[in-house]
Amino acid sequence: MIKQQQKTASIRGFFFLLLLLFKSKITHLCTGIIQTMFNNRPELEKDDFYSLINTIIAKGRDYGNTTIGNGQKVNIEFVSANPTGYLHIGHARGGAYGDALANIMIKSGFNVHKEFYVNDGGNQINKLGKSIEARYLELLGEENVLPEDGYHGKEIIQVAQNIIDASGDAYKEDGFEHFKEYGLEFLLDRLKGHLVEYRIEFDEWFRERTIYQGDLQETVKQIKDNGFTYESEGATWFKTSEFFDEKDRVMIKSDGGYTYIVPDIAYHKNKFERGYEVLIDVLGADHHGYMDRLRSAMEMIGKDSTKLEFQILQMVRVYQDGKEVKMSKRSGKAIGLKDLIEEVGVDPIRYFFAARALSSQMDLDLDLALRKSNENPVYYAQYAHARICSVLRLGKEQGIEPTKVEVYDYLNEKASGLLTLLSTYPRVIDECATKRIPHKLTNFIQELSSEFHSYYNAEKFLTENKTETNEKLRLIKAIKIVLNDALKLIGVSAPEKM
RNA sequence: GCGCUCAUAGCUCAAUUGGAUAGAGUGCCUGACUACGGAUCAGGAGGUUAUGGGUUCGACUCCUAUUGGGCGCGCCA
Repeated sequence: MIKQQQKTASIRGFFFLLLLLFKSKITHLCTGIIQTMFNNRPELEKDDFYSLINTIIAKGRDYGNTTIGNGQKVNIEFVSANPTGYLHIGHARGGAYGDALANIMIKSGFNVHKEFYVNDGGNQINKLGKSIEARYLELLGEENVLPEDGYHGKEIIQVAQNIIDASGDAYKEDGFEHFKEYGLEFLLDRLKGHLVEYRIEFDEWFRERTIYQGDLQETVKQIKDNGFTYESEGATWFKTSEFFDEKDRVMIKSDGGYTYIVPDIAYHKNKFERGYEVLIDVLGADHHGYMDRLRSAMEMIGKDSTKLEFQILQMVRVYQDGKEVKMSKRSGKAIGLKDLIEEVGVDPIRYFFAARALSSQMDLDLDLALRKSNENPVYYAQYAHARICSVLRLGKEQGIEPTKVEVYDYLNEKASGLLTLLSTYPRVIDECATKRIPHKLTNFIQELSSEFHSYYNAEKFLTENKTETNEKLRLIKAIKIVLNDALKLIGVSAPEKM
């Protein structure tokens, strides 16, 4: 059956290659042939898949590791939420993407550094201080109004309460600096904690403030010295339109302060100077206008802007009770990552976001997500893993420990389908890494789980025939290894029991 | 108004340099061995890929116009 399909397929493939030939695209011919072959997942030679099982079991989680990244130094910056409130669902998406991508790229041989940029220097920290101050005075019974552009989240009230618990009304008169610093550190600490719970750990928390010692002035000087600035309307502008931008931007405001982009330029300059060959920024769609500016600025300071890569994530729209829930931190109505984890669990959330291309705009019905969380395909994959564990466990109880085999006699067509799928794993990993599309891996997970479940239902594993049992257990052990690895890469657990 | 971006089965989404009959899940319908875990399996129905043109041997994919969402648009970050 499989062979039959392949045969007709390759005949069609042949015609289409002939057509290419007529167009004299000889170069494409070879890749065409190769692609056609790979895409069809040709049956492995018997000898190959015997050794594949043994290879996978011998290598364990190292199976699928490749060297395509060639040790290239990559910096992935993601989440980078302002420490002015807790993380919301949009950060959950960026986080799931960035972390999965990083893990996959590491597996493909890239030298990856995961970084979180902490905006602790800008005006929003002042707003944070003011917001805390307002809540603080409010809690002390003073007449006070929270600024309209302040942060309205519940967590701000908690920060204020903490300060009162610790030192009463000691900061009633002059507490702004304390509110700022305490709030920043408190929120940052919580934010780290929530991310750890979400199974994301960064290699570096880069503080914006460290830029202020040197890099910032140097960046400004460099742009000026290179002749990319001019004065107008009392402000200093820089000529981003000479590169990729549609118009020039203000660099130094008429009040003498830098605009928000200046520290960012300095930060990226810093990243370049730390020797990264690829800089990946995972940004929300609301920052897409940013790319051209930043790339232009990189050119002005002599950096290769093509090394700066942006992955833009489309917004997640959240609906609850049939109404859209806005995710602004200012409004304080955001659906918190923390709440989401508590209600739904980390696995479904990580899988859900990892499974979707970054470019897809998605509507998330929260009621549905909470109520019907069992519909998440993550359970399907986890169940496959748990089932394998269960069979292996039962086998062990019966004293059966799979041992290495050179020649397999009891593996049928379904088994060979599974093995060909397993053999594609390294290529899937490479594709995910080089195209920055971790969601491709969830497709693989789904396919592997599906083929396993089908095989499971059709076969008996613990049989009277010891040789047969042994071979089948070897096979599912190999599946387990790959399934486990793939799930771990996207931050999802692979439970032994469910 | 200008720019960017998105639109695929009832719903949520795949199809990633333009390639084979557009695939999964969910929902709906019909079935499955007392089952090594039924959170599973086997099968069925469900599509003018938003719409109209164009390029190509070939278009979900590229170009163009239109419609409808989202986001952004010089001294906020």
